[in-house]
Amino acid sequence: MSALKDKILVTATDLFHTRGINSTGVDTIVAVAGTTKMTLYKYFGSKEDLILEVLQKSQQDFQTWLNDKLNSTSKKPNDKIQQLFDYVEEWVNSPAFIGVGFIKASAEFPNEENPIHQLSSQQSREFRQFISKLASEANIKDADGLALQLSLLFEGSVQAEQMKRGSGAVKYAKKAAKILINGAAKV
Amino acid sequence: MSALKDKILVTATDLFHTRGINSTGVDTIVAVAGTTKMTLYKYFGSKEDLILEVLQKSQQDFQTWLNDKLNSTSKKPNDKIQQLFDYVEEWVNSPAFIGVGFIKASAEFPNEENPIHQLSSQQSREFRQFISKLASEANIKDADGLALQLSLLFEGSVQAEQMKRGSGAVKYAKKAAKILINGAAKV
DNA sequence: TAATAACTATACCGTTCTGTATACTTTATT
DNA sequence: AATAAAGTATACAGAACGGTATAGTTATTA
Repeated sequence: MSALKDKILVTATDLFHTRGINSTGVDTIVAVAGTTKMTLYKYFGSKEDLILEVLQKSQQDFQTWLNDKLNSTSKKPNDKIQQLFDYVEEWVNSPAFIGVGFIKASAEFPNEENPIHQLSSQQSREFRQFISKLASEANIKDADGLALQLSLLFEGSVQAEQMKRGSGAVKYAKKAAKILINGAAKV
Repeated sequence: MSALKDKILVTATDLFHTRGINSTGVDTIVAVAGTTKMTLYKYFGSKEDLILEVLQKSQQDFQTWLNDKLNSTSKKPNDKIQQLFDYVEEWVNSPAFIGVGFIKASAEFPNEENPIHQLSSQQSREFRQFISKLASEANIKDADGLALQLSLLFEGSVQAEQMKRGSGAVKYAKKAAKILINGAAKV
């Protein structure tokens, strides 16, 4: 990928999170990225395309990071699902954390027919399925149910952290997650 | 309150939720409400003022509804906290449900110095304190901790419902809430 | 060195945005 | 009936929006 395209993507990601998507104009993006609109529109056909790519890349980066972390410590399914929120906490509390794209995007684009909303919805679903797979491999009976509950804790704590940085919400989400995981029936 | 002012408030509330706050112009609001900008700016000094009043009223309406429900069935603190998510479910699944103002607003106005963000943050905190009071009255030891966990489930399920209507997330939030409440240590 | 691609600079188009100014009409009160 | 208040109609100012057209400049590659 072109270095400039990447710079635009990174800049847009940051601005979207700190100022909001609709509140960030393309003029601002190119000014901060140190380029021009012509270049932006060469790589991204429209602002909507740029938003979609930002969402894709953000979620992909997070998923890759999380997967690497989960595989780095243990290969045992039981350990993995137990450690899920440990890594979520590490991620949320890292200085680089700026939020979750699909949560913000779905709020700014509530119309279910909007492509941005649809992508957000899909990413939320995929993340839930990822957790469900972890639960399933750990022989948990209602894997989908537990995954949904854990995803609620996840989205809730990201939301809380967005509302007030340093809220410490993830710490309590982690405790709740452990209780729910340990209380879940096994196959 | 003037009937027209109320009409504008109700219309704005609906449009903000279905189309987003930043994406809804004052021209659209007055057109749908059947009035003019002159009247809108007579009752609300600015769009920001209108947004703030919409948020205030929405949260107040919900809190009043919830409080009435909780007091209607039982006065016992143990029953109240157990029934909390029953009523949340009833509310979320009612056709009139359009989301939670402070969740959307905090996403659209991420800057912590923005008055709209600050009000959102305050409302989220007040709702958490409301749950904490319920927990405290039910003699739960770490009332604040449980309240935070329940609020995560609440915000998470509203978020999920926003992402996809009819997701059934609240049903699982309710189950998780019961587990967390019953597992909480008493004083 | 010549050609090609990548990028910049800048001006602009049409639209939409919040907010206001002016003049007119309806409704309520005394 | 007279007066004041409430509301309508409409036009517009000034800025910001997404997106494009044109021309010039730098860098890469054959």
